[in-house]
Amino acid sequence: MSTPEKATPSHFIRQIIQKDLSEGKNSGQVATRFPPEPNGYLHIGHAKSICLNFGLATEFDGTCNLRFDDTNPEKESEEYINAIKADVEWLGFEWNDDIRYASNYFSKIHEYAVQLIEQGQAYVESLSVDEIREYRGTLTEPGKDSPYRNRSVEENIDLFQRMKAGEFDEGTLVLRAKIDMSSGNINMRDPVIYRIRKVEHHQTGNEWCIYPMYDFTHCISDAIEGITHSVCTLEFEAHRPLYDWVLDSLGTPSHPQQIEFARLNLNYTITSKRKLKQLVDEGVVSGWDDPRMPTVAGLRRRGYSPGSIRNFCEMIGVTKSDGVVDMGMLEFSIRDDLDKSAPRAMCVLRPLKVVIENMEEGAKETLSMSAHPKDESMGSREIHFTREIYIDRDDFAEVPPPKYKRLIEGGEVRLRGCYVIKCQEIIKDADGNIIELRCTRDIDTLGKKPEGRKVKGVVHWVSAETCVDAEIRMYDRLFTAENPDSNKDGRTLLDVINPESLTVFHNCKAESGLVGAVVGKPYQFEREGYFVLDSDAHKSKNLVFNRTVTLRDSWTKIAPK
RNA sequence: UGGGCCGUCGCCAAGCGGUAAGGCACCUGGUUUUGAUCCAGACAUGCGCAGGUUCGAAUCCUGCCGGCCCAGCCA
Repeated sequence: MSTPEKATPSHFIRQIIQKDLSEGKNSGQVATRFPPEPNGYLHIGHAKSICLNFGLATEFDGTCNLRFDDTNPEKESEEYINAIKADVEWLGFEWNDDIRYASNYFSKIHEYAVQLIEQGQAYVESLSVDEIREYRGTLTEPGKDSPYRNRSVEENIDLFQRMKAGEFDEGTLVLRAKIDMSSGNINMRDPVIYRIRKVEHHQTGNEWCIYPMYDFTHCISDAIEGITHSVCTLEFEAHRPLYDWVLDSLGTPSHPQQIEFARLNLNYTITSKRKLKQLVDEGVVSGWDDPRMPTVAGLRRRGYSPGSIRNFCEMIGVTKSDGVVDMGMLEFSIRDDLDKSAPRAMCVLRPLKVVIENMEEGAKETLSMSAHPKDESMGSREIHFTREIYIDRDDFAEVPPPKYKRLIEGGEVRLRGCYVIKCQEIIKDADGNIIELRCTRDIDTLGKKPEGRKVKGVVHWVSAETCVDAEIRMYDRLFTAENPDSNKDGRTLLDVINPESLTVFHNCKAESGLVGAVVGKPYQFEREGYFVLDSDAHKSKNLVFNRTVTLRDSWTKIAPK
């Protein structure tokens, strides 16, 4: 089963599971879960967690549940639930049985709360929010007991029952676990486990007006589902003692093991649902699926493949050390995938007309080009060569910089998949702008090298007669700062938005075969990058492509400015 | 200054007492009708620092230093 030479080193969570399995824990079962709160769209950081949890389940022949952690109804919605489901499926994962909701367990969780009260381990608090905070103490000073901490079990049961019945206003009472107000771990200083919220819940409607808090809900939900390994991010590490306290106190039939790993940080972007939502709400981007967003929906629209994201998540590893992954790794991953999978096509972004003088007016040659230079199974396509064609303005220079190997006056260049042409004359308008090139073709260079000379440059081109118009959206990083999140110098997120994160090219000329482009199917536009038809392209008469990522480019690095 | 966690190449990351994997980036060559891909090579005498244990330490011990998380009726 294992490949000795190339075995990818195991990360620490895999090692824990392997050890558990070898010791016969959990009856040899592995059950994980991915537990998003439906209060926003999933982002690349969630993708890491999804790949980890579902991947572990697959690897160890176990199961992974998709469970919505929906205990805070005022921030959650059905829209987010649907988006999250779609994203998980698109990434290529299948959840075990039906989707779960923490809200499915509200009755059971409530019973457990009553049990805790009966055991004298929970009490109804009458202190105000501010008072609770004061009593909690600080990082360095212990807290002090609430005057209500020793209410009788009977009184607590009565009060909690009346909270549930809606007799009290929001904010007046809460249920607290009775643990230790002097604990060095602030999470153990009698944490609130139930609060009153008189709002409708997207799943349970108006059935409840009290809702359990995360710390009380999550561990119980895990236990109910028989989760064996409850994998979460580092910020929950200090909550683990509480997770264990709740389950131990309740004596739940199963007691999952919480394991924390470092969440993903990517430079030049943010992975915070709250801040992503801010960009959407303030109109900085067009929506959660704006191709500049690091959301799964945004990446999908941008042209990223599920496989490239999965591969990226494999590449970055799983550890407990906080790091910042270079965006270049994500870009490598998508280029690596698309180089193999994307058929090639030609599209001229900044058209410059070229007239082939030694070709007859109205003549049209049909040429066949392979869809992929190395993969013949991808077949071929037809392109047309006509007297008038377009090349990119950047592929001609009146005054060429050193090392330039594209077209210059009196020079030759290879038209990709076509003839070698020579530039005979530059035509300019009254203002001195180059508007046309007059060239001649060498008829003896189709599919063969020219005689007695070397032609170094190859440029892409398109027939002016048969090409189709296209709009191309060129995306760049959304932020100019490596760490947009850091508020140093009073700088905010909005201060570091990249003004050039979206540049639209309106007059692009694409080879005719591209009219058949469909949403989600990637292309490599030769010498430019990878592109995909935008999902709202149908709103436009022309083709609309998003640039997923550029090709690796060693020219702009050495090109003089 | 309380509690928890983390420091191995520019970035990610193996390593689990026997003498520093791999990937990304960068650099050098080669192939190439994409300045792409591909191929070959180069890239930490060193593992936050300082001591100690040991024949032997990135791995064990001690002490420092640096970073992250926790004081929501958010998750």
